[in-house]
Amino acid sequence: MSDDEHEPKPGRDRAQVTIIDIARMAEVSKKTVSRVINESPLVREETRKKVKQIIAETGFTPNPQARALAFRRSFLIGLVYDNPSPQYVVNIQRGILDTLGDTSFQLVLRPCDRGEDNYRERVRSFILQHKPHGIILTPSVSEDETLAEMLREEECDYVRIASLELDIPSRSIRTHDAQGAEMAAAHLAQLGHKRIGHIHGPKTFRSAHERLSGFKRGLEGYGLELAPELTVEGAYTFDSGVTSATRLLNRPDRPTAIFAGNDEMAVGVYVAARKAGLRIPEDLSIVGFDDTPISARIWPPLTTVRSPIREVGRAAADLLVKRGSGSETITEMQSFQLELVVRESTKSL
Amino acid sequence: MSDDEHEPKPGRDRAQVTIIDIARMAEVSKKTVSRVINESPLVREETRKKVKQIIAETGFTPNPQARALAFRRSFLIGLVYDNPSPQYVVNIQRGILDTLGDTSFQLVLRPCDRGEDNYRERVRSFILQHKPHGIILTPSVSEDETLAEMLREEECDYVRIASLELDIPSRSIRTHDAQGAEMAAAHLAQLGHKRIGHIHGPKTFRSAHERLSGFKRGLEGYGLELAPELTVEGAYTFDSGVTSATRLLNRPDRPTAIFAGNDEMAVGVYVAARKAGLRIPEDLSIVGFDDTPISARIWPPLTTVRSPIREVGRAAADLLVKRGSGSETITEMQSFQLELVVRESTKSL
DNA sequence: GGTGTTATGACACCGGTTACCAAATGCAGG
DNA sequence: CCTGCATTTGGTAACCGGTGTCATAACACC
Repeated sequence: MSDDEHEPKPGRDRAQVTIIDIARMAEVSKKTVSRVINESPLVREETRKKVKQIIAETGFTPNPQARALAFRRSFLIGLVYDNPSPQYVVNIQRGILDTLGDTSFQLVLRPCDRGEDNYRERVRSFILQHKPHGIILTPSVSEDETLAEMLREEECDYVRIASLELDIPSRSIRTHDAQGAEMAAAHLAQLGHKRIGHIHGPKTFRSAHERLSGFKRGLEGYGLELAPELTVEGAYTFDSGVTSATRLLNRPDRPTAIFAGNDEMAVGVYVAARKAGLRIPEDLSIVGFDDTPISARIWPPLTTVRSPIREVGRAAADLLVKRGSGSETITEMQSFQLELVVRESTKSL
Repeated sequence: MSDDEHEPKPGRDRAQVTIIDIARMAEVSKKTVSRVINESPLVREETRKKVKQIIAETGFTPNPQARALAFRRSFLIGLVYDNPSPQYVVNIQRGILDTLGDTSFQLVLRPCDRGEDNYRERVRSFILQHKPHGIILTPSVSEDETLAEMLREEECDYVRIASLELDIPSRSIRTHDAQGAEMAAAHLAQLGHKRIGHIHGPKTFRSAHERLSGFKRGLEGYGLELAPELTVEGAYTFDSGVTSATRLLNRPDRPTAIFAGNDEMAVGVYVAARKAGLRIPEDLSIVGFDDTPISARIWPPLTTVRSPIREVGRAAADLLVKRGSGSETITEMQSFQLELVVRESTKSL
């Protein structure tokens, strides 16, 4: 029988505190409370204080689902990525979460596969359904102009992380990969290396181009040039590193140093070198890119270019979260410098 | 002026297709459409078909925010973790995403720090605010009984991933860590090792206990015992692996083999061995745990115990998503066997 | 006291769901 | 064959917890 007279239900039924409760307690209308929550300037200072106090006392937090419905926009930040490196992924996530912290924004994961031809449609259906507050794109999806175009069409806010200028400053975070590669080149040149090999990433990654051209430029600064026959394409994977390095090391005029497009491939170079009976760094110097944890754990520790991935994630999330709070338009693109971490895998000739 | 006569607004304003549109097109009430969506049996077969067809034709998907509001439950699955290993984290995520796929559930990340004393409150405020469909707990947070108790109180569905039986079957996924460690022990014993060291994880991780006791049991099966002075505690980190191994290897009666509680520490053992001038595996055999990518990339490749982390993630998400769809209660706990991956870091004496 | 702001509130609405009720249908009994 | 009652089925209104629009009250200023 439901006409039981006991008011409190059997189970505890602690209903959520709503904006209406707050309104009643503060003796204002719910709309005014809503104004306070959304920091509308149209509230008298005195009223605002009273409402804020009640909110603090009750520990009230507005229901995100309800707000999402009314705003036609949720409090989710989507991370769209196709980067195969777990280390990169985890660091980007950490950075984003640093910024999101205890805001009411949540990070949701949207891995994707650029190979799949309907991958853009899946992103679209995500934003259509969930109306995220914004999405963060990492390389190489960030480099897909068609995707960016679609996001603009759907009026979905986004930030692209890339190694070159792709978009307007308020939608971009840039890492200076070319400059990092240049430092790697300088380092090897200074050590006296002349025959230097390079294993670059797949052409579908712009970072591969950036690193390649930066490296080339770096060598040229020392009067050296990158021999085409010592330049091979890898896939940013460990296996491709082994294969490509083996190819380079089997040449009669094998290089005395190899710059790999990322650490994953650099580690592959280690294995190839070992199989070829070469000592590192005595017989072969190796430089990687990314400074993933493995570079410090492997023997000998890998000289590599450090990319401040976590900071990049933080900055990207910041861009999305801060949107609109200040009306100042962002005119300068945020970009991050890279840094060469010299360890023990490189040695002078 | 808004009483402009042009119907279509300047900007494209493609309003979302709603349940009402579907109802109109199918010539039924919105309630009926809602029944179809939620698979209520109270709809005539003919009606259901008609509605389903219209839904398919229009590509309609119900608005998750609105449903969440009405259901008082969102379509988010929270992943609560404090595991420091990126590899573990990424693999669990992949597994969960495998299951979530194109359902309307989204994975949201909730890393936490058990050291922080209010970490439970942060989890609570997350579930209070976002009312997730369910949350997945990985070690070591999964082992926190107080946290589980809180989740039950808040009526938040959850699944705990752990290396032992902690909860009812429908809320648990188990990995047989002890059995994995036993295999590691058997492997070393069969190779003729007698003085064997063990670096276990921190006592706050139940997996550390499980692996330790499994390893002990394994040795006992071969008439060996784990010497207390060769058993040291690490922190599941690379650095702690180096330190602990150095301690073991500096002993006059140094072990001929070391079993590390995870790969991260095992890699630390490599470094300590190199610094002590020991060859692997000729002078020291090493076994790890987890089969993270580094184990195959390091030289010599690491013998380790493979934990099917991705599959575990899949199964955990499955448990949450399937909830209620079938009414069959789950009576048997899902558990995963581990497997020994023999590579080149172990050798007979 | 008239006028122009500024602060506040009433009410519809976002897109679904549940509670409840009415109509339609099916079947047994008179 | 009709009535009465239980069982399906579909419709309506209220609600979930916020926000937008617009009218109006309060207040400052001349």
